[in-house]
Amino acid sequence: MNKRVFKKHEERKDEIMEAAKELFANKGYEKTSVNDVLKRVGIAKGTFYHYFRSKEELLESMVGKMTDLITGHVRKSIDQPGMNALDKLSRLFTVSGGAKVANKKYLNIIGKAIYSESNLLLRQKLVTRSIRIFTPILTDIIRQGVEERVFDTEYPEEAAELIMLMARDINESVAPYIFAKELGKKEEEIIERKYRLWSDAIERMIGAPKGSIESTMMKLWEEYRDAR
Amino acid sequence: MNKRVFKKHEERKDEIMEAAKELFANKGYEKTSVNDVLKRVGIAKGTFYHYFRSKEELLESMVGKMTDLITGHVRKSIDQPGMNALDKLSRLFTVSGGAKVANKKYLNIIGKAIYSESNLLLRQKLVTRSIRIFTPILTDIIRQGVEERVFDTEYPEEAAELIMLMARDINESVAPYIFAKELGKKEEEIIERKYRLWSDAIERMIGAPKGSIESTMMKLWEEYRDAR
DNA sequence: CTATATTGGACCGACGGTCGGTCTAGACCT
DNA sequence: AGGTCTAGACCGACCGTCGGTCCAATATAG
Repeated sequence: MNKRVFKKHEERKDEIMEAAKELFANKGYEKTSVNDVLKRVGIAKGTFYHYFRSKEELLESMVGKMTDLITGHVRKSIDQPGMNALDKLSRLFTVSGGAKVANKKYLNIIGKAIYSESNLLLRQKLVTRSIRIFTPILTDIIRQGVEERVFDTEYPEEAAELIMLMARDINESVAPYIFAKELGKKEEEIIERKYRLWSDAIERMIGAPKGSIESTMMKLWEEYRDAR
Repeated sequence: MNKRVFKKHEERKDEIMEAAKELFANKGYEKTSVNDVLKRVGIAKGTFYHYFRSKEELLESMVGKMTDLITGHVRKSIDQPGMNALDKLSRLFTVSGGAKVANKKYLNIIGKAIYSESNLLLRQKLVTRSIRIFTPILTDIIRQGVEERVFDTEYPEEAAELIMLMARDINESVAPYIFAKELGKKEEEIIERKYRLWSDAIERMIGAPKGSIESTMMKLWEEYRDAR
């Protein structure tokens, strides 16, 4: 039928993942069939299964690539000697949150996709992996903070895990309002109240100075709001 | 082929849901086919789709039934005039947690099922629904507590939501240890530390007296641990 | 030219769901 | 009481789609 087009291994693989990302974002993982992906890329079944053992492995690879990208940015911006714990914490939130804002045009699509009902698996894999990667980083930051006497907690490890889980919570809680069609004064107030309460809870949990986290979070939120 | 057996509408429907519950618990929702359910109940395809519009509607009904049961218990044990906010809060945790301990023999199966990878959808639907139901109840309790000057927060509504979400977190965080084959001293310590930190975080969030929630949680945990 | 990596698409069983039709309990007649 | 009628419980062949397998055909490297 069609002329065959040969590509280098990694190139093809990336091409498939890229196509899948867009399809998953638009239709959701479960509702996107392997055939949809084939059609989009312009390849046959055999080709797909030459690169991925299953549909789920494709998802896994995609998620891995996405999280690796974010992690890289975060690590780079934090691994600087002489940086204090509070700054690092601020950077952690800013960069991991900012990775979204970076490709702003995709944010809405991806956001809607991730927080839509039809993408449970994708969201779960993304979140689980992020938490697994970020928890040890956050643990180190908290430990450093305790040494610097700016944080005060007995269990940095557990606190870090709980904070990461709560980060997911606040995102999920705020997502419906952020991705709503209209973002009016009323919605903004709700969002701000939630961020404030959440920041406060975390400050208390690790014994951070009052307002230290809140100020970062509010700045991030305002930045995002104005970019809309 | 088979003799026809006639049943009353609700009876048959319950029968199907009961069979599905066990199958979902053992194999997971996605891996249980409609045909599996049919075989178990001893009915034909058409009969199933006479009662449920889809496989997912079956899941929805099941989840609805389960949550309604728990909600009933909670409501009954809390809706008593003259009960103070702290007692109500304690009851809320005890009863909603105790609903599991009640049918102890199912707990392990259901627990493993809910917290297994293969039951994302079931877990999500169960959790989402529980949160939606319990949040307003918890909001009222917090409001009452603020009036009684035993709690101190400006945003009872948001605090309630965050607490419910955090309840899910602590459950998920602790589940792998609780449902582990062996529950040694080391695991117990981890679990206790998590519960303690979590209780503490919530106490601080709603300005509850130190230790007020922790004591309830620890009692619940010990009760469960000894029942194993 | 040979060996290997890559590609194409026919093919498969299992899945969720549809459909036209059968059978019977119980309400309603006479 | 016995006869008739009908709502709705019940059946299973059938459908399109899915993820996944298989192997022949082809391009490229050496």
